[in-house]
Amino acid sequence: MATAARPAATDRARAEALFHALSDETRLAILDMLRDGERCVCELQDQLDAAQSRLSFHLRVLKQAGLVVDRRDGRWSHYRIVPSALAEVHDLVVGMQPSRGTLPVRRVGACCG
Amino acid sequence: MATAARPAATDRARAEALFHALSDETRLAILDMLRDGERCVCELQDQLDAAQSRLSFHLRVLKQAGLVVDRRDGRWSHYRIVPSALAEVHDLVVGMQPSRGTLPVRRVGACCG
DNA sequence: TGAATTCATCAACTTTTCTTGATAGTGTTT
DNA sequence: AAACACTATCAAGAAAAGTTGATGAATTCA
Repeated sequence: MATAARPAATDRARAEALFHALSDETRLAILDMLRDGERCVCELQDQLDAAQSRLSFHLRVLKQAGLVVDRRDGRWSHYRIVPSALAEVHDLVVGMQPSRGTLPVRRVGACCG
Repeated sequence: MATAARPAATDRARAEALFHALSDETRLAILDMLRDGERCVCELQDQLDAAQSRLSFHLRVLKQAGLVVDRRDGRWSHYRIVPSALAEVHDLVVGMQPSRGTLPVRRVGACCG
């Protein structure tokens, strides 16, 4: 079996965006709340004790990364997780593991030593 | 089967640190290079065309997150991936998926609507 | 219609992260 | 010992991200 392909530059940018969206306390807390179904912004606001514009900012980051989508219903916005985006992250991480059979320490013929 | 437990605050800080370490183009490129075994800094430097101190900075971020370890050999430092740290990220992502059986859209008795 | 509610967006500011160039430490070679 | 090679660290500046308070758009309700 061949070694997994190297990520293209565009994939890496995608990975960067996804990981960045996940690299914030507030956003992780939001995603955690969304785990058991969608929530409207006001609920998130109450439970996370976050200022409205701050929450809106973080929701936008998550949305732009594709990790959540919103649904407008009257004056409420409901956000929910996009499971396939998390699956994408999952696959990225799996693909980052050292190739099977790779020796941890240096092969011969290295640049140095 | 019970719903997965909520992440403790400390876990979330850990998640934040891991995701942050992964949220940078240069660091992703480094990890990619390390996929087939350890490399010394000079190799990374050549291949990534990055200034030495810049590389050192990013290696430190990765190291502090526990994603890589270094091994000093004479005047060379060799870095390699810590697979268990990636496994940790993997598990975090798995745990972020909506609970099985969760309806995507809002349950009754919500705050609004 | 007019007031109130929910939320997104904006500008100004603060904080964090990244980059760069310089310096210093450690080990090697002559 | 002196010169050199490899890398980490530091300080200063640049860039990016996050926070805050204000404003405005859309919707609902009286």
